Amino acid sequence: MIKRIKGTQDILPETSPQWIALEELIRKTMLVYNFHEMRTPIFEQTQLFARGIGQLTDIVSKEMYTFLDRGKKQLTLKPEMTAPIMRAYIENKLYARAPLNKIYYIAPLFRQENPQAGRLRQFHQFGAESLGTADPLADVEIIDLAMTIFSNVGLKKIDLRINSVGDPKCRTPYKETLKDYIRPRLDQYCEDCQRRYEENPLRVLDCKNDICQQLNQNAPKLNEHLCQDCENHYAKVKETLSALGIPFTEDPYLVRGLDYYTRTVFEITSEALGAQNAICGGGRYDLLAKELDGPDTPAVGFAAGMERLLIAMQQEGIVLKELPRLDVFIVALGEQARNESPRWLKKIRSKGLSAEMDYLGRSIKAQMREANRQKTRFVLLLGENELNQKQFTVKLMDKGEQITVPFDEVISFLKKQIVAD
RNA sequence: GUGAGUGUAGCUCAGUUGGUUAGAGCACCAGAUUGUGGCUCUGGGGGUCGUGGGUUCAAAUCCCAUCACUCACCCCA
Repeated sequence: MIKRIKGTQDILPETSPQWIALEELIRKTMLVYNFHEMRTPIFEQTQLFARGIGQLTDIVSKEMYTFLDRGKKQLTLKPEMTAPIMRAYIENKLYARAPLNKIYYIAPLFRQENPQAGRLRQFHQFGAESLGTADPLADVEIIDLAMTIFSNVGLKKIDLRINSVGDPKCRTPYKETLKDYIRPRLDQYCEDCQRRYEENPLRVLDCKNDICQQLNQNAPKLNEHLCQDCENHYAKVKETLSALGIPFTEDPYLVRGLDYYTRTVFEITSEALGAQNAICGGGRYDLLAKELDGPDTPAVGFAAGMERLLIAMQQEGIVLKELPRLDVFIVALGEQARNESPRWLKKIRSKGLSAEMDYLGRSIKAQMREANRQKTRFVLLLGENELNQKQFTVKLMDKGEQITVPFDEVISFLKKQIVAD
């Protein structure tokens, strides 16, 4: 048997309505905030991610699905959406059409990690990006948008954590200060932290290891070493969040994995999830546009995981949409009635009502069972008597009642009944 | 890449110290009701016990290997 690829999922008809409803809710909220959709190709030149996300990140160094096409071009299935959005923004010169572009997306992404709860190799993210503004109010709008979507969905058990990672001007000297602090006791830190010390010293700060946390007690904090501009920016973000009544906690150890982040970073977690409890992450990335050979463009955005969101929703018992009911099932008895059925199906369907018949040659009893299984509202019974008298026997499945309706009145009867529901 | 756990019917799971034809619930099909669903009752179909090897008179059960899945580390949505 050929099986699906590890870390991928089939979304079956029974769960698809939940996806559709969630996507509709996202699109609706995005439009209310005046963000507009962008779709980009599923694959890109590998170079885009290598330069945009950073060579040293886990994503680029070991998680990308990269391959050569027939022309020996190196391609990669996109592992995140910010770099492709920025590439499209630059390539299509959107900056020349409007000073500020507010973009959203819903897209499948690919990372070759070992799967676990809330982590897949093909997964879906939705997100938003404000391209062209350095205003801290834009940071807040992005955070507010993300929180509003989760709130519209009905999620309750979520937490917002924020921090500022500064910019190169203050971050670079801070890294040295931090390394100066760690260096004398480096050998006491865990193996991972000893590696992090070289690759990304900021990561040492959010290590979960108890010993490392002890050692970090008196470590210098980045938000105490911000330059004046970054400090002002961060203060404005916090002040505005408070003004909007958005609850948040400051987490001086919050670090983002991707190189392009500057200043504001944030993460939204759900307690309803397992170890992978982040449903949303984002922040400001003022350096990315230039890194990708575009004009200097300040930007801020977020990305949220659809699967994780759906797990959290399920844990909180949130159901956005049930399987739609079937309006009409035609139960046909005998050859002639069977042959008449497709015409009636077409007529009913043309009025926008969902309709079905039996294609398995089943008995009336089995056909009724099938209609019941599909939670049908109305069964149209068509047998010899009905054909002779030019009328349907209509069974109202919810009430269990049965009435006869002449052929030429049946459409208006059904429409009236279904509107009445 | 590393570690742990789990693989028995479509699904959820029983299966006693190895011992006859491997079970239950749900689902599916049929009958009770020869033109009628849901409830009830009766019956039915469906399993190379993940796979390969070994121990044994005898293996779902014990041993080894292998594969798959799950969770966790790392990292992240």
